Amino acid sequence: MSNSSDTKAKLLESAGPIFAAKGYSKATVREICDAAEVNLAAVSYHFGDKLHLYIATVEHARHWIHARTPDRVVDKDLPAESRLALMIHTTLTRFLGADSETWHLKLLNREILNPTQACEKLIEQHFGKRFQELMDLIDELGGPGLPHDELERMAFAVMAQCFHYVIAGKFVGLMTRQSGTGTHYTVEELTEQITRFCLAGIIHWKSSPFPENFPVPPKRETFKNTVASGHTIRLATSPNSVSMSQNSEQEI
Amino acid sequence: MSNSSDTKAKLLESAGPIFAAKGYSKATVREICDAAEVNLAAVSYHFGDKLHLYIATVEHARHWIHARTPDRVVDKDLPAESRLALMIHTTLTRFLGADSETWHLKLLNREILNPTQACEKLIEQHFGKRFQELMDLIDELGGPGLPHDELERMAFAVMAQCFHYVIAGKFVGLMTRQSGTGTHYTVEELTEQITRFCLAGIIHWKSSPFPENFPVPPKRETFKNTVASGHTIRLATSPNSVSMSQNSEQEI
DNA sequence: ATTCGTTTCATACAATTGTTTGAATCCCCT
DNA sequence: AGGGGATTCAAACAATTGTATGAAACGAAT
Repeated sequence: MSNSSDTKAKLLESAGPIFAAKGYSKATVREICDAAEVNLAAVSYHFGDKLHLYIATVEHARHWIHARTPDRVVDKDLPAESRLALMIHTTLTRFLGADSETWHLKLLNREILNPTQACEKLIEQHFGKRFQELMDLIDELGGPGLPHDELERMAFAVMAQCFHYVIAGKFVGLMTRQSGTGTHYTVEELTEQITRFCLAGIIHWKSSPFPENFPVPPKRETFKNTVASGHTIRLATSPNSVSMSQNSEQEI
Repeated sequence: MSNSSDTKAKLLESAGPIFAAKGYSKATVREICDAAEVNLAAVSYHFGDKLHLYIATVEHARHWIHARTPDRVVDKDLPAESRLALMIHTTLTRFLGADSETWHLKLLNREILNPTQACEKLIEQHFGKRFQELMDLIDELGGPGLPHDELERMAFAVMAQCFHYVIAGKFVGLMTRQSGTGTHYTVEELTEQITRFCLAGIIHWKSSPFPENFPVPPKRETFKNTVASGHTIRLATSPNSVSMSQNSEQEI
């Protein structure tokens, strides 16, 4: 039993970067075992099968990140503008900074784009709390008395801009290739850009009118089967659990 | 030769939804040929191999979308605010509306998240043009005389908010599950929200200051190997072509 | 030292997948 | 009608992958 947890740990450490780099499907048990320098059958023996090795790896990454970047306590005496900037900077740093090159963050990014059971725990334990802080901050800046749904969508507006460069990073790179502005996308420049843009948006939100004479485009034939008040987009696939079934639409 | 283009078309039509639903790797030529009711060898015969069938399928989807939703000519007499609203509404409709359920759009979404050679053509022929229109509009609203890089990043701010609900849709769904605000994410509500938020951000951009006393977080140990002026994020993996090599980090 | 449960190992198995092959079939042209 | 290139077909091949198997090695307790 002395060596048992050793190979288990070696497997977790070796599986992490491979899963992060190639995703679940394209990562093979053989290369993981080769990297860990353990026998092929070790996965079956210690984790049952490949899937449970993956779940254990995500859990392992989550623990690493939480231990490494503990939730920063923002000074309540700072002006709200600075606290927003700090929050944006922290998020950008986490997802685009040097740590983003570690497999732990890459695995997390994968989970955000393509959530599995592990992501639900992540939201409960981390994202949910920070999202609430962000909403409180927006209410303080642009409120008071903003409706909950407007608050929520404004919080997503902030997050969207931060995540965009992570999620669609390759696309952004292709778009800016010929304009030669690629060097303007540092964490610092993006922090300033997003902070100023969002501050203006939040502070002047109440006085920002929706254009009156907005010309609604003609509804096309495919729209006849939408809900009367508009087409409600489907956000989550499953009510209480994003399964990892084999007929999932996404890569897993 | 009469039936040749027939099976070719059947293959393209059948490969589309399968590639869109499962991605390149998890789609098998067998199920594509079964769906198309053609022989297994037809892929090799007509397209060479699976990869070139995929590329042809993406091209096919692009043509379908272009034919179906031609670039709307925005009335130059409309106020700029309305034109922005129109642009946002069009984008949201395309990506979240009823058409988003078609495999053509799903395949396009896949290409944005995970660009291949086909995506480069897409940018040259479509996205690049619309992005320039958006930048002109922002310059008209918030300018004149805004630097190119600020303009570009503001255009990404608009796009980021539109794409966010497509790209991280599952994540948004999980985040809003217990707050019960899921019904507030219709195309119309999002159009109004994003338009008002971005209008405020653009118009008040110049007068929106970056907080002076922004407390720079202490640099952690991993930061010692970053560039002096900050960590420039890597946006595109390859300088001139996002290859589909087997050691690509992403699914394909 | 022997024993016995635990762990590791080389190997094999079964299933899947992309691709190839060579014969059979179809269809146009003379 | 028939020759000949184009196309389709069933079958097989070769490679990969997740998992199972039974023997061997190990280690601690007796």
